[in-house]
Amino acid sequence: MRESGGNMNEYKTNALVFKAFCDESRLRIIEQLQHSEMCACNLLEELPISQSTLSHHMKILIESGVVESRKEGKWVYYTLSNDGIEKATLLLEQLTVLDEHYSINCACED
Amino acid sequence: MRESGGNMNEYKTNALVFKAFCDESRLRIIEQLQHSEMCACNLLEELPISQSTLSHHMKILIESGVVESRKEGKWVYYTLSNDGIEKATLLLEQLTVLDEHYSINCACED
DNA sequence: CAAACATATTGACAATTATCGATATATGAA
DNA sequence: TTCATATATCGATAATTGTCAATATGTTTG
Repeated sequence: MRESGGNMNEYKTNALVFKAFCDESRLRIIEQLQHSEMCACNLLEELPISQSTLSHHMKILIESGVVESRKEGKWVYYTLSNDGIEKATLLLEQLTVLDEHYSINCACED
Repeated sequence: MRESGGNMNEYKTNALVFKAFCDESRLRIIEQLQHSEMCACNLLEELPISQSTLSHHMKILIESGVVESRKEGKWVYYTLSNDGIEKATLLLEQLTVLDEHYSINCACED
């Protein structure tokens, strides 16, 4: 146990969002969720990974905010999160838009 | 040496794009490049990492397409790539938009 | 050419992550 | 309550990744 989530700067927090998209298995999962809400057991049928591995990836996807879950009886249903996706999209824009007002030797006063 | 780049499916290729954004150091680098084009040595001054580590990250950023480089004499200058950013943005949308036409038991003919 | 500098590559190691099988927890059904 | 099913967690291990120091490569300058 290093530090449990305590030392999270903004860069690390932002990186977590994109963790959702930087792994092959998770992209496969996301693709399935584009079709429809799915429970873990149905996702499992579509993917070449074990149940525990799927569970692991779902945790990361939930942490990223890109996926939401709801429990119904025995099942946990997963969907793409409109909110999370919007946040990811805005973040990507924010991270890549050029900073027009920045100047290296910004002594500009007048 | 496993397989050198040979077995790259679409999921892995797409994942590479978002590798750019899923690491703290790379987000710091990207932030610097939002301000302006920078050479490696200037980036190095702004970041708490070694020269070889920076070089490693720049390689990943180039591979993702999000960053471009140009060589000028001794220096290599890096910039955010408009093209790469646009592709990443479109890819993110493509990966997260819901598939309206999909139906689980799609026997729909008429 | 030699020296100085900028960047890339190599080799080693540590940290993180992906993966699995086994087990635990929770729910619903018999 | 016992059984079957769905999901999560644990513990171990393999694979990948991040990191650095050392070294190599390439460029400019003296």
